[in-house]
Amino acid sequence: MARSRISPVPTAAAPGRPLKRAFFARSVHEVAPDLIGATLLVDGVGGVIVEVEAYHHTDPAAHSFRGPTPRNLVMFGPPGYAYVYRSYGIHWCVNFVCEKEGSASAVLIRALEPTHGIAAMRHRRGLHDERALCSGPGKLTEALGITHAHNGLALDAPPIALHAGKAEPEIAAGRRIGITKGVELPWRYGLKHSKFLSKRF
DNA sequence: CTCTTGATCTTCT
DNA sequence: GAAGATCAAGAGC
Repeated sequence: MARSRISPVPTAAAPGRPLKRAFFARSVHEVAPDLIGATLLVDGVGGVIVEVEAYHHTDPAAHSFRGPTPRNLVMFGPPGYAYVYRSYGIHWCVNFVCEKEGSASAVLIRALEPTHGIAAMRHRRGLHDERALCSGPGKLTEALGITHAHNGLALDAPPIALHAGKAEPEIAAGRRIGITKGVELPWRYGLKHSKFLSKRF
């Protein structure tokens, strides 16, 4: 009942090959767009990644810009791990660490198209509308049950599962959202016509 | 549709 | 003390 119209072409393809940790051992600016269309599951609940942002320690908007702190320590470690931080004292946000140890680069996961465990996500979010379940970095962590307990976990081992998308998605790029430094850098990537973005491109 | 505000953790000044 | 990689609810147009 939430949606009166549904696209005749489902964007949620069946999960492909598992992404190994080596997938993340390259430039964050290559990994970020390549993650669009991949499926992220936590304990079997999740969906297709439709929006991300890239951050690097040379970028004034990045948490790692001013060096390591207790919060951002995972960003300075090896690639292929989850960096989870508290946002505005209320929400959790999840990143995938990239490149190499010490490079302190990561991809912020900003939105998913829900495909697995939608009933569980609706319960956790207290919402019915699928479009609102995972359309923001704080929303999707609540829907998937991601908290500080997931900080530092490997991305290729339970409870986390990542699978490549099937086809080449149509990628859009633009300015990142909610930052005040490095605003001109076009390091937000998304599935161009998805209805599950935090904001349209 | 846009704009404003409160919630309240981590880091920085 | 202030700002921040956010969200939801309420007021106003």
